[in-house]
Amino acid sequence: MRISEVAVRSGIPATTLRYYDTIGLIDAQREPNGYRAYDDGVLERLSFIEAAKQLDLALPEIAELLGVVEGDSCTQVRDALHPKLTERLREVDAHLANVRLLRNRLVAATRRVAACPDSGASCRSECMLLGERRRVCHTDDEPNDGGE
Amino acid sequence: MRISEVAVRSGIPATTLRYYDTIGLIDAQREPNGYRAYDDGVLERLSFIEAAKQLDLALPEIAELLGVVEGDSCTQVRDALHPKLTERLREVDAHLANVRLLRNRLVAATRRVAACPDSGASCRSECMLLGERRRVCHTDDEPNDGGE
DNA sequence: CTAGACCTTCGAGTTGGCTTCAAGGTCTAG
DNA sequence: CTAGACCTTGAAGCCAACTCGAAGGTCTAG
Repeated sequence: MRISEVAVRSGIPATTLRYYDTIGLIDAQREPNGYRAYDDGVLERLSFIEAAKQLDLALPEIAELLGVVEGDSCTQVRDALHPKLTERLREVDAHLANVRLLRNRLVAATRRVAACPDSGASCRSECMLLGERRRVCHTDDEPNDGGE
Repeated sequence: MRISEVAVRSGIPATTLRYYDTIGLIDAQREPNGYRAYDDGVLERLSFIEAAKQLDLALPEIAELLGVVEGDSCTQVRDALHPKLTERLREVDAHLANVRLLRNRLVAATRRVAACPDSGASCRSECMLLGERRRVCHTDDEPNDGGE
């Protein structure tokens, strides 16, 4: 199979396939004329890559897993994959906590700014998001559009 | 005030302050010798910038807001700031939804891989994250560490 | 023989917010 | 006069995962 056929059958652009080749993620044979020659197995490998990308794994990580996946037993694959997934889950949870914190800050800031008086002593601090930034005023509700 | 003093008092590196100058975020006067000369107001402006960065606003956006903040009335500041914040809140909520979806996929994949048989017909599809990716198996619980 | 569809490589550009580097100007204490 | 602390600029590097462009090789139909 040449690169354009792989591109059509996998839905991944030929430029990206070449890129995957240069970083060693997908290794292609070569025809005598230098064209890349892919076997049918590449489609399964690309499916794996796409699935792993859906899980937000980095390409070097996927390349490492792909090395295990190819030709090893299910047990070995599982033992390689499972820790990566749980680790990734931990990272995603940490990220989720950060984003939720950001959201709380946003809700608090939106409320403070909305409540900003037209003038007065507190006016600058209210409107400019300055002052007492410590009291973050936790609003744990989520996509629920706080006040306003 | 010279740049190093601003750096110490604001906690922002001098290199970053110069960068803020080049992108027009903070405009500094100049001494006759060419050194940047900051007035005291810069510290408040930097506080605003830091606060806005905490809310994940982009620097060009912050620059725009800073233009309004400077010297305009509280009402004008509020009217400029409030829509930005609610818009940002909407983006954050959208991002949050995406991350939650990713998390659900991760939990489902982790379970499937953990349940991967040592061999057999389903072995490859289970272990390689292939097949029936449509049944995402929603687990709406959050940082609660799914199965395992 | 030639148009044109396909393939190759290499290098640079994209995104944002810096950081680092290199080369050089300015000021002050001793 | 000189060491050294401070300041300046412009350019390049960093992160990921591509994406694009240029220049050129290969193959086939007409």
